[in-house]
Amino acid sequence: MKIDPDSTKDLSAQIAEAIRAEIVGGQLIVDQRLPSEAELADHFEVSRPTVREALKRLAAQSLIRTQRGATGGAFVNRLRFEDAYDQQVTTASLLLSMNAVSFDVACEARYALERACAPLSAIRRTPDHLATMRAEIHRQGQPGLTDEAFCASDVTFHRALVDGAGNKVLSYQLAGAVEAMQPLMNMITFTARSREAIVALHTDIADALEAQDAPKTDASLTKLEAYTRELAHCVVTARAAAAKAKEHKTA
Amino acid sequence: MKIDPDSTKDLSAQIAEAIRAEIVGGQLIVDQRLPSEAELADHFEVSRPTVREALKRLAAQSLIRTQRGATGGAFVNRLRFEDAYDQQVTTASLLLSMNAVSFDVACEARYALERACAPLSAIRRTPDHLATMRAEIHRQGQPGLTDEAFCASDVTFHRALVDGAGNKVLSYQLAGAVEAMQPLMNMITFTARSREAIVALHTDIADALEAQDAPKTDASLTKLEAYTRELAHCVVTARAAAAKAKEHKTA
DNA sequence: GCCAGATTAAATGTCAGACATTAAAATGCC
DNA sequence: GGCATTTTAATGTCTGACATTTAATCTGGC
Repeated sequence: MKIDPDSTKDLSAQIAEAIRAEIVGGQLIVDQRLPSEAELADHFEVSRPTVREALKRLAAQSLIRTQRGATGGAFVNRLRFEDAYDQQVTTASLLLSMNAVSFDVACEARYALERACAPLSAIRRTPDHLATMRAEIHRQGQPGLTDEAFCASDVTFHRALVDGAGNKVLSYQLAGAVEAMQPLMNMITFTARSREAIVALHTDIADALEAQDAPKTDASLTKLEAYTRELAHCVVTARAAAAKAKEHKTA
Repeated sequence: MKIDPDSTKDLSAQIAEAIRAEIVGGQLIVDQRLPSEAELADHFEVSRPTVREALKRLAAQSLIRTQRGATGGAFVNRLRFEDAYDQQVTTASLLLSMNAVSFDVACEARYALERACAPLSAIRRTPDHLATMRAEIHRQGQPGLTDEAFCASDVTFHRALVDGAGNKVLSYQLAGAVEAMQPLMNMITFTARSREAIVALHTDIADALEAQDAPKTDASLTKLEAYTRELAHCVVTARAAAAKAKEHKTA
């Protein structure tokens, strides 16, 4: 393991980077035990708290896990799909909320990605996936449903579509698109949307998947995208009109 | 900010989680300053090293940044696309290398996602994107090119295609697919591939994009995917045959 | 000889206090 | 008023200690 020159960065950041490189580069393999904190401190010629800060950085990225006790220590962690999935969702949510991404850009990306899954899902979707979609469509038609519950159901529906493609890598990649962008869209459009219209569009999608009809699935998704964008457009113009009216009133 | 009961987890992990929730939930907004380490230690009733470990966890996820000096401290960080992009690439690389993902699954996901960008790229690609692609194709035809350089050029070519869609969210989402999976594929197929064949396929793609012909772009990408999978299949069967021959020899 | 319980050892988790370093703000001089 | 100096408040780092957890080892009794 390399040492660290007198750089401008924190020692703990440099140490974390050095160990990270070893893991990514394959010198440290899954489940391998790292040297103890004391040994690392000795090796890098820093104190134990500094080493600990470095290890916590790696732990925050799920690169290592720690175990207490006599045979304990820090071990290289096998990055699981679920962990990566959660990270993706958080990262995507923050990216959208912090970077003033326009609705159209997010919407376009989200549906482009989902349409990429559709042909595969049309071939491989299992009865389980179809059942999930039908159940969520039914739930979305219930009158007493809160907006939060409707949004959650929406996410579950689209996840079933994506998972129907039967490709774990694709499901992981779509995590951000579905679970971060869908709520964002619901938040913007929920005042204007018609639940009946969405249920009808969802039914079209489920029907097309059940019939294993890839072009029809694609077309239905395109319709849903168009409806979503139309809603957003309505909301934006309505807000602009309200702002103008208010301005006129005060003047 | 909530306190932490006597849970099984580290105090630093609990504190990091509490602060993270505040950031994700919007109680702490971008560029807002967190309380000083001493104040946080006081608030959570822990020592300063423990607070620091929590802050380093957040820093590792690019959620905060720290500044030294009199008016320094920890600030909520605006998550930039580039930071998220890099995280994605690392995460995707580790996922693939640690989870025994089959070549076909990775390849299918990668091309499904890239084909999702193709129609948009056919419409919006700029002369810059086309020039980048042509330059990389030319480079790929040079005889003295190392395998690493060929792979890097391949990545640049596909990135230009993706960026041609003119959608930052899409470019971010494709980061893992292009920059993590492409090298993986090159590593597997480089013994069997014909650079001339790949250059020809790349030229088809660039031609289709230049002509703004979305269906032809899609078809060209499909051909490239088919060629890639054929190569992988050849490599696998060749390896199996070699293993069998060796087994026969020793027996 | 073997098993249960007690002991030990090695590791991480946590704490307290100190000093070093940095960078902005306050101060003082001209 | 402008520039150099001092102050100050924060993070960065170190030392050393104690607490806690866990597995391995030792010990005593049957």
